[in-house]
Amino acid sequence: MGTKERRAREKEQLRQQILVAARELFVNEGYENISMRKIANKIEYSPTTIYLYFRDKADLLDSVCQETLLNLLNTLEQLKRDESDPVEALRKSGRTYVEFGLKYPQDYKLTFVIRPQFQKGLGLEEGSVGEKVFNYLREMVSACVQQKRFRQMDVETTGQVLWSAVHGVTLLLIDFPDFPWTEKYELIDTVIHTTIEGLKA
Amino acid sequence: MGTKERRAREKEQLRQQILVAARELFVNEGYENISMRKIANKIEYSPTTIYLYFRDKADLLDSVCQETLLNLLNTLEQLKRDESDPVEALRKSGRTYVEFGLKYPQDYKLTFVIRPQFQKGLGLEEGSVGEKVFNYLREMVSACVQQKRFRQMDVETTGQVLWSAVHGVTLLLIDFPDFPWTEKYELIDTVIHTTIEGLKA
DNA sequence: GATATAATATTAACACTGTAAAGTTAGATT
DNA sequence: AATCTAACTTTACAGTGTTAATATTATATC
Repeated sequence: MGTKERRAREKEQLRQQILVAARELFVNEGYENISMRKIANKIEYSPTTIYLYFRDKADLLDSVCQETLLNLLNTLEQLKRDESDPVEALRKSGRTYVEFGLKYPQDYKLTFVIRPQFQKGLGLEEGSVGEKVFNYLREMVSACVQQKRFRQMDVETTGQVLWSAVHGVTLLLIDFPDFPWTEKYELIDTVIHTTIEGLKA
Repeated sequence: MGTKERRAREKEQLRQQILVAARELFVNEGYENISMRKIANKIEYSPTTIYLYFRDKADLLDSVCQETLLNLLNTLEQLKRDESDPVEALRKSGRTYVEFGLKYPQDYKLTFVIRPQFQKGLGLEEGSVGEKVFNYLREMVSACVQQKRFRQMDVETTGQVLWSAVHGVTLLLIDFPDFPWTEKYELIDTVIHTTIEGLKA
């Protein structure tokens, strides 16, 4: 009697379909330029069907961003074991973080700048994917501090400083693509390098 | 024959009135939640009158952001002469920058994150206020490099690294107010201090 | 002072938005 | 076969940015 299961599966499939369509549209044309009707058209359902799967447009955005965070987490965790030197591992993580942001610039902005405007609950609460991403950073930093590779400082603060740096450079590169930046990857590496040196000093 | 001048003055006054109303509404309720009609209501004119003064809603946002940049520039330039030590001056500028962002969080976001989404021309082109703000940063950095207080590095890149750091911490503090940050001003100072130390190293 | 002219503001309208409520349909359960 | 239920659609509403046409006002000219 697997009909119930099949139904559940189908339901989940449509949910995914909506998410895929929404992400693609949001990313390519911007959250504010996409209407529920456009999403509905793309999946060939009526607009209101979406509301059976998502509370409202902000909730849909929320779900898209959750996926993005999961994506980011997976990308980061693939690095984990590769490196024995914790400082080098941290450097690589930082670079991967920024590269992720530049590879999916609109997803990154959606998640880290647009979403907070709509969804007040920061998405970093306990058990959330967002928290896991930050935990990853904590771990990386912690290893450096434990091995006394960094000047003695609160692990939390250290992590936050690093996050500020990579977040900042990512957003600047995304938002002002025409600014006469230093060569992109040189800048990214310099930002990370400078911050890490500053943490050692 | 001052009637022409008076007319021009009146016109400019209404323009200002619109700008003031728009800023207040954008800042308090978010750009996307404010309609032209709401702005019109506030100034007690019909909605379409606004279009006699601004091309469209994005242009209005643009003008609001120009003002914000001017504001930021003035705030920064007030510091200029106070300090003889260039590194200390840079530190203070950085702190002032972030404080400005936190004092007017929505204006900051409007200018540095929302606006780029609508207005493709980054607002940092030659002669613009945005460029002047960056020039201010350039000067500060340049003084440090000239006095050999920083490790030998391109002035441009150095400035961009600093901007990344302060931009990053500003936005994180704005967008995730509920995150368990290290005490706000301690974090800001640590970010700036770490970056500057990194630039010395 | 009456009239033409230019500047400024408004009204009406269009196509589109997010979303609530009610209506429809198809498949599962009895 | 009748009923129930989940999935989906239709309809509707109040609000959106913006344009074109119109109206109103203030100035300049006669």
